[in-house]
Amino acid sequence: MTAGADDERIALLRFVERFALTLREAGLAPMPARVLAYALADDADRYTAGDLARGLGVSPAAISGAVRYLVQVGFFVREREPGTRSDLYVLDDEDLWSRFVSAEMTSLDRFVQEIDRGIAALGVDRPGGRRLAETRDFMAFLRAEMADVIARWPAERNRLAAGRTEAAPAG
Amino acid sequence: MTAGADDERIALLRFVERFALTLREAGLAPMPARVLAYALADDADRYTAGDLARGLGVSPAAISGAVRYLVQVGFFVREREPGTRSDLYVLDDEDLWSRFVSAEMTSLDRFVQEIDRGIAALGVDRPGGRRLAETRDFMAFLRAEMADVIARWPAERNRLAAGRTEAAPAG
DNA sequence: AACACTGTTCACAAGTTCGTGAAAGATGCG
DNA sequence: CGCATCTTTCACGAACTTGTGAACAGTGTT
Repeated sequence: MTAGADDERIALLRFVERFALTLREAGLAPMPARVLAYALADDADRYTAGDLARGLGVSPAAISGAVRYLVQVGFFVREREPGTRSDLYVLDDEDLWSRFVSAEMTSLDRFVQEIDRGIAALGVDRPGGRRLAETRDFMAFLRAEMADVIARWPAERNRLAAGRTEAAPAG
Repeated sequence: MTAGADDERIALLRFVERFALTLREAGLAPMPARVLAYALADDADRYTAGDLARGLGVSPAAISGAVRYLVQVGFFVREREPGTRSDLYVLDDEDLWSRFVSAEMTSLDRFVQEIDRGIAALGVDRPGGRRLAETRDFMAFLRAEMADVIARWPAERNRLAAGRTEAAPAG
């Protein structure tokens, strides 16, 4: 059965690479993307930096920067067991993906801000100015709507979970 | 007044660079970002490749790839005036930013798809599998909600426009 | 039919990003 | 107090990206 475990690890790493690619397209750097994908898909609920390095087969140095970023952005929470010399990284399960969208919202805020500056400098009473103003309005609209959507997620999540537990043991 | 026109051009290019930076953070490549920012902020409603090259002060070669990308993604529409030897690039004004979000939705679709593959390969009946399943659900939820949001934009846009024309001449 | 003008393709140089290995820095243990 | 273990920092090499200049191709004009 050792070969089976190896196969599973290979399958896991294959998925990690694929999913990391998707995360990169969404804006993450390569190594943070891999680490996040690995921490999501593997079964542990907390990882040391060494776990991640060995699990992914990359150098500890590469992990260091990646986890710093992931903690800063809010995907990971850093923990420390007393009498232990390594930090533990835990997926911030509850609102992991809400944070993901929150980052997008920050980006939208930046859009609005930059365009406002542009309009102030260039004037709104020209074709270009009107296009900028409309772009601004769209970004502001989108930002507000996204906030609503995020707020609705916990309820939807519970609804889905309820549906699953209902179907599985009863049906 | 020639100095004034120069100043305006400098201010415009300054804005273009700033805004392009924001667009790059949202995933666009540098040159497409500049071209899009320039086409939005300047006053013409259609541009030849030469216009864009001269306006931005970059080589025609750089424009070529940028407009091809922008047309492909749907930001620009290519037009041709009969008896003319250059294509005209027009901002696809109406649903310019809806397209922008549609691209995001495609990206979300890809998320769902990749995770489904992962779950199929790795199994859902483990901690990692459950995390993947929840991630999948969130992405699917977000995708559906985004579609709603886009659908609401035209109405909101009209509402905003009505508010403005009401306030300006009447008030 | 040759020309003038516009846009595209290609190879290259400059700059940037990425991950590694080696060295240094913490921190608990004997 | 020194050791062992784990992590972080740093400099480097490889790979990739970006924009340019030059040659090429297409198209209307003379």
